[in-house]
Amino acid sequence: MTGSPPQVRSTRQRAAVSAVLDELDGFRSAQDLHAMLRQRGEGIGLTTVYRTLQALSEAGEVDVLRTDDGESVYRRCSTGHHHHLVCRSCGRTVEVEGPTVERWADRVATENGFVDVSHTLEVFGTCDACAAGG
Amino acid sequence: MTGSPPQVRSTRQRAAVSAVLDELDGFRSAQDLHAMLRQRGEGIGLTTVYRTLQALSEAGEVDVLRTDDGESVYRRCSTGHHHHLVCRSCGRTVEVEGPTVERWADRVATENGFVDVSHTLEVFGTCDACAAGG
DNA sequence: CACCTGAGTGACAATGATTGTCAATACCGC
DNA sequence: GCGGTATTGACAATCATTGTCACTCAGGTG
Ligand SMILES: [Zn+2]
Ligand SMILES: [Zn+2]
Ligand SMILES: [Zn+2]
Ligand SMILES: [Zn+2]
Repeated sequence: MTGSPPQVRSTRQRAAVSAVLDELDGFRSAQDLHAMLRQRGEGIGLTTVYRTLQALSEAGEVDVLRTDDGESVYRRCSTGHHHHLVCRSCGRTVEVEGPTVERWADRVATENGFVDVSHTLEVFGTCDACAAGG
Repeated sequence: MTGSPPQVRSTRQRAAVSAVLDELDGFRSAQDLHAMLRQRGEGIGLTTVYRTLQALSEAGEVDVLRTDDGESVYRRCSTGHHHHLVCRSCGRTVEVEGPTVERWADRVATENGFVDVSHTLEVFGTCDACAAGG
C-alpha cells in the first residue's frame, strides 16, 4: 500500500509568482504580475498566474480584493484576520486590526437575528508620500 | 439668456425601473431587474436598465455593491452614509449605522498618515427566516 | 539512472457581465 | 402640432477570468 505521495509539486512558475509577491508591497492584479514576470524573463503563461494566485488565495497565503472596476488584486499578507488601509494612488498597503469593529459587526448582526456572520472592510486614502509628492 | 431647460426627461422605462426597485427589499443585479420587468410585460432593453441604474447610483438614489462573483447588485436605500447587513441566502437587507466604525476608520488612517479617507464595509450572514426554514 | 504517472503548464477558445454604437424613437418646451 | 435632443435598444465590442486539452516535467520507483 503506497501511502499517498505529495499531491502538490513545486515548479519554477509557482516559485516565480511567490517570489514576485514577496517583493511587492501593494495589491496587484494577475495581469500586472504576469507582465512583471515576463519583463524579468520568466516564461510563464497568464493562465498559470491566475491558477497559482487562486491556489495561494485558497490556501490563505495571499489576500484578494476587488477594485472599483471589478479587477481582482492580490497581495501577500500576514495570516490571521485583518483589514487593509490602501493608498488609492500608489497602492501602498498597511495591515490593520480592529477588534472594536469585529465586535460591532457581530453585535449588529446578532441583534437583527442574523447568524453565521462575516464581513468585509477596507479603508482607502492617500498616503503621506503621495499627498506630498502630488 | 435662456435658462437651461430640464436636461433630464422622465420616461416610461425609468419609471418602471424605479418602481420595481421600490417593491424590492434586497440587492438585485441589473440582469435580474431586467428579467423581472419583462416578466411583467414592460418592454425595456437591457442596455437601458444598465444605464438607468448607473444614473440612479450616481445620483445617490440607489446603492451598489459587488457580489463575490463580480456581479453588481443594486438596491434603493435611504440617503446618508450607512452600511448593510445582507442575508447570503435570500438577499434581505438591513441598513445599519456604525459611528464607532466611522471613527475607527478615520483614526487608523490618520495615524498612518493617510488623508482623504473613505471606506467600504458590509456584513453578511443568514437571516433568522432562512436559518429556520433550513 | 532510466522510467512512469499524473500534476502542472500554456496557447487558445469560450464565457459573461458590462459598455460602446448609432439609427430610430419619443419627451417637452414652444 | 413641430423640432431638437435626450433617450432608447438591438447588436457588436470589450475584457477579465475560466475552460480545454495535448504536451511537459517533477519526483517517486526499481
Ligand atoms: Zn501612496
Ligand atoms: Zn474584521
Ligand atoms: Zn434570508
Ligand atoms: Zn461607514
